Amino acid sequence: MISIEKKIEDTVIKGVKELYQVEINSSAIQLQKTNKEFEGDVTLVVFPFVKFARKAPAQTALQMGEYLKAKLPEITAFNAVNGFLNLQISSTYWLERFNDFRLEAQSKENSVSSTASSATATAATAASAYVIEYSSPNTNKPLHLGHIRNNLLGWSVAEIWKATGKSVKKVNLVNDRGIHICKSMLAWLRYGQGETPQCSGLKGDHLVGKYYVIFSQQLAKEVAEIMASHPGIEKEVAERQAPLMQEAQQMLRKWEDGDEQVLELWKTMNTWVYAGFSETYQKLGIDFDKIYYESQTYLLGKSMVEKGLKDGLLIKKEDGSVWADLREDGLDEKLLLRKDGTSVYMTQDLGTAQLRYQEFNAEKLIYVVGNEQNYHFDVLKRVLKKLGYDWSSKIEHLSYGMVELPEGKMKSREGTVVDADDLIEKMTQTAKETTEELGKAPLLENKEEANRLYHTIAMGALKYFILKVDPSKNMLFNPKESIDFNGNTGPFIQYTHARIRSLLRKSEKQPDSPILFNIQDLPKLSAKEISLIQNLLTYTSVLQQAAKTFSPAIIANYIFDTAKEFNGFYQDTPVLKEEHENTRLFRLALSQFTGTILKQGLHLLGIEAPERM
RNA sequence: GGUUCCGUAGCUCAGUUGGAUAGAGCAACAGCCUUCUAAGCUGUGGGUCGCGCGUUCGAAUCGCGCCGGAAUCACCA
Repeated sequence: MISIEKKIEDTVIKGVKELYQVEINSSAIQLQKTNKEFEGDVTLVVFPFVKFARKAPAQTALQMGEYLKAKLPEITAFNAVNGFLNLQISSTYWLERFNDFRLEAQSKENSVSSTASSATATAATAASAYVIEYSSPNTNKPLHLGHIRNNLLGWSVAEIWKATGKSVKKVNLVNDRGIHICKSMLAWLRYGQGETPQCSGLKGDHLVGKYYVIFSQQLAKEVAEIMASHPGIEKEVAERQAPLMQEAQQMLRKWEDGDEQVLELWKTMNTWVYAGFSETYQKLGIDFDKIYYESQTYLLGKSMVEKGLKDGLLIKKEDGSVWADLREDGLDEKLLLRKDGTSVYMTQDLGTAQLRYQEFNAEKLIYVVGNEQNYHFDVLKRVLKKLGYDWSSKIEHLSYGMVELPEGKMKSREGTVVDADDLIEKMTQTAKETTEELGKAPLLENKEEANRLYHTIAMGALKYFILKVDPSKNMLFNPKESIDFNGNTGPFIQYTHARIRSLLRKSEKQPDSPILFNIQDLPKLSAKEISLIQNLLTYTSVLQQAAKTFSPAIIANYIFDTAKEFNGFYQDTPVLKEEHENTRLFRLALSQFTGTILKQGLHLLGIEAPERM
């Protein structure tokens, strides 16, 4: 079915040619939803035609209105306010369009779920994929609020691309090597007395994080002593001299030399951490198609750099260090290999990018990394380009802002970091209390089911709270206020969905099989109904826009609008008690499809849509 | 200092390729539960869209210049 917007567009082009003898293209045509204060459904902005119409805006609008009404039977009436031509579209049109759209969407959804297993099989051999990296944790500390924003964004963007039909690979790059994990290992050897997750009951990542903190505390003591006995010494020098730090450095060298004892401990502690991480990922509903470990990839970039050096694309300085000269691009020089020949962060990223590009024949390489690394990714792309890899343009940095607290930034030193597990726990507890306060507990006699619902609601609140904000902006997280389930929140949308499902249950309709009604027998639609239909019809374009701009926030705001619109409709429109069966069916269909859209939108944000709450 | 990002109601945030009187939620106040779920709905109050100039029929949106904030500019990752 050709949309009315498209028809109007084509007709306006013809009309302008006929009336004013001017050729225009479709970009000159601006159509928008008519504002509430005015009569009409769709508005054409005629200002662009005023020049060659040689008439006042309002007259131009009227003339165009006459023309459109004569050509298009869907247009039942029109009025002009200044340069705005408000067009009324027939109820029949909206109903037909709504029917087409929802039936198509429904059949697509059914076919997707039935072929889901075979789809993944073909995706594995698919020609090219969008590879999206997110999470990228260090193994010395548990996940915190910043990681949560990262994880949610990455997972959601991956799902949004999938929904547009792309093959997507979700990958994680774990930074499992380096001085930081050695610090935890050393502190554990010294002060741990054999403590394990099993015997202490501590989550593995928290246990390792605990020893990282102990290391820092002990180091601070040593540094203080050195500074007291050597007045005037700089703090950095003192740190380097501290025995504990020297020992950690030595451990790192042993690790790189493959010392068995060190490797054994390293493996053990990392295993603890991974167990902890996967528990947190699971609670968040986050998953990956592939996990990379830096310990396995950190040498890859070197060969690329050495080849670049041989080809004369890079420069070697007197001390033996290797650099990329980016001054032509307005940037500085960038170190790629230290004078001792070891690789740096950038070198590793060159390697992992190459690896990933080949492994998945990537169409896009997307990195979900905080905006403090904007410069890094700018340089990464330029260095790759300089080295002659034309796929460098496939790299996209999904840069997001920091999560700040009312007291300011999170600082691990000041203990203001919001731990991911604690936060999830606290929100689940609040969901439980709120549910009980509202007297909804009787809905769920089954305790296990109730706990699952509390978790679903808590995650809905957390995920929506974070994803509704434009990724590029810094955001404020107020722990007290964020655990709110009223208003523009995830639970509000979940609740609206649950009510719709309840409505369908009570009407004894199958929630997923399309409800049919007879368009001819329906009276004129109310303004609320048209508005809701129009809103639902924008779903596809919202999805495209969200994918293109890497912004789940667009989806979040859209489903909130939809839920709110539905509530307005639902409040004073009888659905179950309507006397005319056909009208009842239509309203049920409208409710049902609203529910479907809400569910899909929630899914794209990683939020479950409960059947009842 | 260079580069990048941000600045919209008391607070948290929307605002589509430039369109009509800039919108939600929270907080405040006033109503609505014998009705399909009140985690809801309706209403009231609240704005120099950081400031100025420019482009345009029209600017929160585009350009330039200021002001304020953040990040970054490592032989850390």
